[in-house]
This record gives sequence, structure tokens and C-alpha cells, in this order.
Amino acid sequence: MTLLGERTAGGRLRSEQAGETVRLLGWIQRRRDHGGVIFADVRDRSGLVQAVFNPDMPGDGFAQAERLRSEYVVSIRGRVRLRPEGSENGSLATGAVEVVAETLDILNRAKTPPFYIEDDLDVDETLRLKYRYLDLRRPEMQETLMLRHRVTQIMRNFFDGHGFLEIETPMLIKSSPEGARDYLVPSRVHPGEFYALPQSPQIFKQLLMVSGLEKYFQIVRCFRDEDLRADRQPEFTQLDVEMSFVEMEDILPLMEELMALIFAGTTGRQIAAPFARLTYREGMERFGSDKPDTRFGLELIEVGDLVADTEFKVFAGAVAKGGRVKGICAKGAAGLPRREIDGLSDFVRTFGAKGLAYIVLTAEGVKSPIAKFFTEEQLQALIKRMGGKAGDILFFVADKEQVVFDALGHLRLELGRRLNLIPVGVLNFLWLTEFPLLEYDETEKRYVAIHHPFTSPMDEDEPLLATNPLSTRAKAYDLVLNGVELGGGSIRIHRREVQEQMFRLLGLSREDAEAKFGYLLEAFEYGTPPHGGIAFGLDRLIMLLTGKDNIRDVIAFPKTQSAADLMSQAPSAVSAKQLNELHLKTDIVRAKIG
RNA sequence: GGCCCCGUGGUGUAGUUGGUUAACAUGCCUGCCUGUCACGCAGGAGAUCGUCGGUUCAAGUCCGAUCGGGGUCGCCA
Repeated sequence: MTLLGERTAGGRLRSEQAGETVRLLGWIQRRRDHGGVIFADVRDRSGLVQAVFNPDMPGDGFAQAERLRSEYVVSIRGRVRLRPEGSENGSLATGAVEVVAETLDILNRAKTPPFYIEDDLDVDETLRLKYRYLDLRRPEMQETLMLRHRVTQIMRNFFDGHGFLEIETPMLIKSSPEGARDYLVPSRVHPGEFYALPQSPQIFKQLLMVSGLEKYFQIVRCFRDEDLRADRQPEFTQLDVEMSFVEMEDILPLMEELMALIFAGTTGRQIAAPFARLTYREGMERFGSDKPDTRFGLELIEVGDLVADTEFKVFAGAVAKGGRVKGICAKGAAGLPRREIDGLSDFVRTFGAKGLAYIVLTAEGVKSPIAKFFTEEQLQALIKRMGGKAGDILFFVADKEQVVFDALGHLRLELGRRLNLIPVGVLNFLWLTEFPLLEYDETEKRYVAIHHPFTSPMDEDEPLLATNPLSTRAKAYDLVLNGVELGGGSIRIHRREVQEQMFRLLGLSREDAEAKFGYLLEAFEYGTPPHGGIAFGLDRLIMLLTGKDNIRDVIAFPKTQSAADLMSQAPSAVSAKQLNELHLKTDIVRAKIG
């Protein structure tokens, strides 16, 4: 019998196993040497169990046990027995039993690790990332990866059961001009030319629909060379889905079913379907966001009509210039110190607002730097519209529409956090629909696709493409959970003329469109079924399921904010020989490397 | 690219208005200990205070730059 063949999962031993002979394979979590008897907690993937070494054990076993240190790798053969009465450990799953060692083999010794291998670790993340293989020994990290595995298994079973095919798409693909910055891979065979790593398998999955595969899914790595955030890594994993002959109403319920299965199969939470829906417009007007967190109120309230004719030029002027004035009634916020209110002013400035007007409502009356600009009637009308009561603060932003939404949307979230309005344990799933197809990019002076250039306009809005592109709505949808965008998709364009019109709107010349996307346009001429799909960010989903607050904690080997791997030291310089083979020269002067 | 926070024995922290032996806990090493489980007791080793430069009689402490990490705005179809 091999070691593995007779192995027992130590963390699963219970009193029922008392009397059994077992083989433990694992790591020494901690050794407690009492001179005459030695205890050691043995850790494996399944958990911890206490091994006991007595001086009368056969051979040199006890002498070996005296040499044990943290993280030594051991093989222990012994007998499970109930712990002596009074020495049970209630805080350990295996605390009713212990393994009385008969043999001990030290399979490998270990240096003292740079940090403790235990949960609730309080150590610089730099160190964890440098020694990621040790960090991943910690139970909470292992549980996260196990949960992640369970989620992908549920996904695969689900899609298999619904007749989907898991099909791989290439990782070395053509660079495309739209969207995020590409990661480029130089071609050795084609000097001066480059592949891109996929930002998503978008075009390939559409071509699979052209091919008649009908139902596709893939759990696939995607790459975007943009700056990192707590929830953004340069490489991340998507659940990618595409179906033929579908409309939005086919896709959304299917995804709701999947989400319910995932939550039930991991956290055990039951999820009510169908999910709530909100149009993009409503999301912006009420929450100032296209991914609203609907777990709490503090909705944005329109006051433009009430302030258009007042003496307060900031408000009246904004309305006169076609801008907007909206407010938030912060319930019970009147206790906020002046300094904190001023801080909120700086806060909204980061989102482009020029300032934050406020009215504090107290039992004695209003306190506000802007109250003097309003008549008593105007003031009362404002307070009434906002539903303000004594103890509240009314906040206002007046600006261009997008700035008002953005500033108040973020202010709403910030106030929700500060005032502890966000309930724990609530899961608010929400579909956002009717996104605009396009927006205008001021820096590039052209339209850009909000979702991507392959998204179909809504049927009734198709004529608007020619007359008023910005008001065209898309057959696009996002799934939002508690203010986090889990994923999104759309019904795609499947007719060449419409796709060409789209490219024209995006400022691509006929030649550019042909050069960049000619193969897709041509494919559309060979009988392309109507199709659509969706993609979910797997890492973010796992982050929500595990309650982690950053994406690095749900990825086995993540990168830092500067896109580096502290363990392997990637990226790194390469040899002149490698560069020569790829016909590359850099303008970076650096010390010669090996 | 902008703004903010952090960097002191292996680890987590303290270090006052700049002042001479950089403190505490834990870990590590040695010895003792037969029922611990954050075992206990006794002893010991371990730091050029991220790096470079400046101010000063004197810098962990003040100033500047730089490197590394984190958060965020821009960016992320």
C-alpha cells in the first residue's frame, strides 16, 4: 500500500473512528513538548487533528517527535482514541479524539515560515504575496479555493445539463482597437507583428454561433492592460456564455436559475427569482449609478424645477445651462460635525462636482450657508420635496447631468456606509436594462460603445441610430448584486449592414472596419442566427460569496497594484537573444542581465 | 498621470518638543517539564529603523527625492 493509499483525512476524525488505525500525512501546525509526552497538531487540507507521542512508542519515534518543528512534513501511523475525560477540545472539530502515534516519519523539514500559518492573519500583504505558497496553506485561503472549485463545478454541471458545449477559444488573437488596452505578444515568425491576449472571447463566441454550435460556455481567462483596483486584476476569469435564437427574456431567467444554484450550493442561501429589474435611466435618476446598491434608501431627488428661478445662482445657473440639480436627504445625519460635512464636499469634488450644498435641519430650524438665497416658501418646498425632518441633512449637487449622477451616486454610498444604513446579510440582485448603446467620448471626439460594438440596438430605437445616436438604447443587460457589477451581456448584431453602421458611428472607416473586423463582417453574410449572451466575472462572484473585500484573496496567484507577481518577480527583463529573435528593441537602458 | 495612507529585530507594534543603551508582545534557539491545545518555567540570540541625499553638534524622529505595498480619481468597449 502506498502512503496515499492508506491515508486518512485527519481533519475529519470523530469519536466514531475511535479504535481505528490511521495514517496521517500533513504538516506540523504546532508542537507542545511536555518533556514526557509530546503533542503535535497535524494539518492537512481537511483540517487539524492532535497527535500524541509517548516515550514508550516503538523505535526512535519519540526522539523523532522531539525534533519536530512547525511546518515539518510528516507521516504518522497511529490509533485513534477518545481523548481522556476532561481534555477534550471543544474549539477543534476533531477535539474529541487524538491519534496515538505508533510510527513517525519526518518526510521533510521546514524553515520557520515568515508568518504564521493561521486564519485572521495580520501581516503585510507584500509578505503574503512573496510567499504565496505559504499563504495558501492557511485554512481560509484553502476554503476560498475549494469554494471557487465548487462554483465552477456547479457552472459546468448546469450548462452541461442545459445542452451547452464548453469550447476553448484562442489566447493569441488579433488586437482590436475598441475597448481596453491590449496585452501584446510579439510574433517571432512575423517580424514586427503582434498578437493580443483576449480581453474576452467575444468575437470567437459569436463565430461559434455562426458555426451552428448554438449553445456555448467557457470559464476563461481574460486580459486587460489597465490600472488595477481592489476588484480588478490584469488577468481575470469570466464565465462566458452565448446562445443562438435567443432574446433577453431567454437569457435572464436562465442566469437567475444558475445564480440560485450557486448560492444554494455554496452559502446555502435561497435566492428568490425573478430578480428585480431597473432601466439604466431609472438607475441613474434614483441612485446615480448603473450598478445601484438597493439595500438602502437615500435616493436621489429631483429639485431642478424648484430652484430654477431662485436667487441661488449656482442652482439656477446649472438649470439654465441645461444641467441638473438633485439632492439626497441624509436621514439622521444632522449630528455630523462640520468638519465631516466639509470633508464630504472634498469627496464629491473627486467626481467632478464643484461643491456640495447642504441644509441642516434641526428642531430650531434650518442651518445652511445657502438658505439666505431662498425665500421661506422656496425653502419649505425643497424640504417637503426631499422629505426632510429635523435631524436630517439635505445635500445638493448642481452640474452637468453626468456629474450630478456620479457625485451624488458616490455620496449616497459614502453616506450609507457612514450612517450604517447598509444591512448585512441581504442579497439584492438586480438586472439593469435599456442601457444607451453609445456615449460621446470628449477626449477622442467620437462615439464609443458603452457595452461593446457588437451590441444590438433595441428594435424600436434602430431608426435613431441615423438621427440621434446618443438616445439609442441597446439590448444590453447587467446583473448587479449589492452594488457590484457581476456581469453583463447583450443581444448581438447579426446583420452585416447594422454592424457596418455601428462601426461607422464609432468612427471606423470602411477600410479600418474591414482590416480589423472584416472576418466577422464576412461571417455575417453566411447565415448568422440571431444570438446573444452574457459574461460574469468569476473572481468578483467568489469575492461576494466569501465576503472578501478584494479580488486578490480569491485568486491563487494574484498580482499587485503595479501588475507584478512578487513571488516569481514577473514581469522581468529578458535576454538580448530573446529580444533579437522577436525583432524587438526597447528604448529602456538597464544594467545588463544574465 | 493625480490625490491619500503605510514602510522600525522573523512577524505585529511602541518610540514624546530631534539627545546618547531603539522598547513590548509573539516567533526562533538552548535547558527543564507526562495531558497540553496561544502549554508552562528559566536563559539566550536577533535591528545598519525601505533606499539615497539634505538640515543639524546630533535624525527612527525634520525636509527632499526614490523604491515597494495598499486605497482611490482618471482609465477599465
